[in-house]
Amino acid sequence: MHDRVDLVKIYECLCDRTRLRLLNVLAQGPLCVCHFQEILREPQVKISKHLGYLRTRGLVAYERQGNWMVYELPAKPSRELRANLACLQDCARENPVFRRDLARLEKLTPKFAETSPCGCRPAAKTTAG
Amino acid sequence: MHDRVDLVKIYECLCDRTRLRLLNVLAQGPLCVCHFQEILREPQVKISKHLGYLRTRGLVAYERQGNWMVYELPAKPSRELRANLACLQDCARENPVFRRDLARLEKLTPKFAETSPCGCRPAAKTTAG
DNA sequence: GATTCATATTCCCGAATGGGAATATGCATG
DNA sequence: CATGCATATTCCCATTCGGGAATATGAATC
Repeated sequence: MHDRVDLVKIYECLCDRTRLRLLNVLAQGPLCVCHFQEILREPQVKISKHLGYLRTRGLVAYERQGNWMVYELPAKPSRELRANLACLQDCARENPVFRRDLARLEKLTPKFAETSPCGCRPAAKTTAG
Repeated sequence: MHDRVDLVKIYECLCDRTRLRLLNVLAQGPLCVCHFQEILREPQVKISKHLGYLRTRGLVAYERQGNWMVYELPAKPSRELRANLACLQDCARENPVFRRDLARLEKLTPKFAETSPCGCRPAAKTTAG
């Protein structure tokens, strides 16, 4: 089925600051690359590479929507992954960097709803009135 | 106080199989290097180096007892460390490698009590009758 | 103070990592 | 099919990593 992700692989994915930030933001819902760029304020290569890293190790799923690549957490994460993502969530709650990212996400969500036809944010359900 | 260990550092410590095994065993109580060697069945350099890695990053404490170096989990771990060690414990419960290590620990504990004067296992309280 | 035991450190190696510049891919639209 | 946009990949580089052989340290004991 969904490839077995063992513990060490999970921790390898978690031991980079950028990847932690990506996962933290992803916990709020699917998002596409350009939005990550805006939220983390990191260059495209960096975002894309780290998402690739997570992708090849099964920590994120992705789906193409036209030009956009929409990333999301796996639908059926392993027990280990679920536990560790929950733990990360817990730890991130008090961390200024993670909180800032989430604040930016919140702030940018309406803008994303307008500019991106990919519907990668739930709020993007506005039928472009 | 106890140096601030940030999340990434913790995950860097957790992303190696040997170090995970060390921490898993350590969760049962303090232990010295030679015992780790027997339990993990890995060469001395490997054990010592990985313990050093954990030590310099504040994930384990240690105390010299004669010739023996007794390692243990930090007395006052940070919130993040506590959360992640708990998560590791949870994940390790179903993992054959970790279980095997704990089984060996259990089995070897009486022997340790005889052979090591370092008292690094609680069971070593035998007053050498 | 020489020896022994437990442990740590130093070299050396091949492999992986993270980062950025440049380039390639793939979809959409004119 | 040329162009533009969003994203991925390829090189290249400096750094770190994990492993093992050999050596060093430091405490205990003779």
